[in-house]
Amino acid sequence: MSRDSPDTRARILNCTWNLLKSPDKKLRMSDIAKAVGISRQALYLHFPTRAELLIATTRHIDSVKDVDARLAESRAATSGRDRLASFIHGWGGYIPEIHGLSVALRNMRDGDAEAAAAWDDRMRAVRHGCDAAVAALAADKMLRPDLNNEVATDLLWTLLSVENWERLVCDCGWSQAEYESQIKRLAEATLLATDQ
Amino acid sequence: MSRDSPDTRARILNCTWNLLKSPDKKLRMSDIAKAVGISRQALYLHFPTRAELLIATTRHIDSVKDVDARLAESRAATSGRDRLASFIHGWGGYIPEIHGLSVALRNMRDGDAEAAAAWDDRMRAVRHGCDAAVAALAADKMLRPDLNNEVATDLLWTLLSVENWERLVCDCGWSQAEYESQIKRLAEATLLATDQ
DNA sequence: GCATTAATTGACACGGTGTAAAGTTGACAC
DNA sequence: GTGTCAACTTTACACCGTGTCAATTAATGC
Repeated sequence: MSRDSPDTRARILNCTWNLLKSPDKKLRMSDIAKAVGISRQALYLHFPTRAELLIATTRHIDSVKDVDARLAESRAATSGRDRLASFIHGWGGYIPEIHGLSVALRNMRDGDAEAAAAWDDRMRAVRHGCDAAVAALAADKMLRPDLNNEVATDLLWTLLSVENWERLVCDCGWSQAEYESQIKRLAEATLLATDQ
Repeated sequence: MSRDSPDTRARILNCTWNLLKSPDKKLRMSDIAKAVGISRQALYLHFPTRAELLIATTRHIDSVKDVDARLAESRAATSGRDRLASFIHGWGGYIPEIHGLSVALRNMRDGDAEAAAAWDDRMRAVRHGCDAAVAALAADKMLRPDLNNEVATDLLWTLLSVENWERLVCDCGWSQAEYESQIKRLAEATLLATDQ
């Protein structure tokens, strides 16, 4: 499709992504249009609403940054403990990429149910990753005996929230490496049986 | 001041609080006015902006629910460990009260710098509480040796965020008791030296 | 030459915040 | 009584950002 066409759609997605990664506070449709070099109305020729544009941008980032590859790495781990560490590294390292988007989508939760649902959906995918990591721990008999899989997944999912990353990295000024190592330690202290 | 006047200001604050505690999604000035039984414009006779009304509501809740008393309880604890537990219980039990407000203020972060600053200010107060609890642990030589006070405070503050409470209680369906006990366990596993 | 497609311009409706002005009501003073 | 002050009302409007619509232009393919 779109042989020689400049593929405006892709340009829009890339510009949106760029604008989102510089923490520029608010991002209006007109800001995006200006950055792309088209009229605000032309945006609506490609995306029906602002929410859909943002959601499409998340999918675009996913495909460019290849989340699946990151996930695959953690699935390849042999022990449950390695898998947990690998998952934390994979997802934790992905958060900075989608942080701007996370903020934008969260800010329109109230007022756009569709945007909220889309974001929740993505977070549910993360939760599935947490669930798999917890299951791997349980299979290795490494899960604390007083935690069932559900509760353990809830805890890991909470620990790995974008919001916690924002607090530690953006608000507290931690480096990404500090974030990952502390969260890993915290997750292990939280989930692993104490007999090591 | 306002001798026999029906103290509309207080009624506004109470109604706002009520509307906010029922998780009714969006809350417009007209909704509040209707609930109070006055015109939307009368709201502006008492509060210059929506942001200021919400901020005044937080202060109002603080004074009604007497946060200081809760804090005092944790300050009275003898050991650092007790102080930590008491602080978690005090603040964690307060979160449900201010949860609605938290959502409302967060949703206007982007677009109203004043509202954002006001909320950050309140969260910094919580951080001071975390700092004090961490200092008490350090005084008792109970703090993990590989954590300095700053990092430990960052971690505790993050753990005790309203967002984490929302995830576990609202999204995952935990009871308040489950939340408090798990967070307490997590905080101890995170901060306490391993020699018990 | 003609149709299609992408983009343009300009106008407008809607919802929510905030402002402004003129009118109502009731309590108090004296 | 008359006057005045304050709280509140009604009506109207400006501003902003989203989303819609219609008419137009420019480039491409056949």
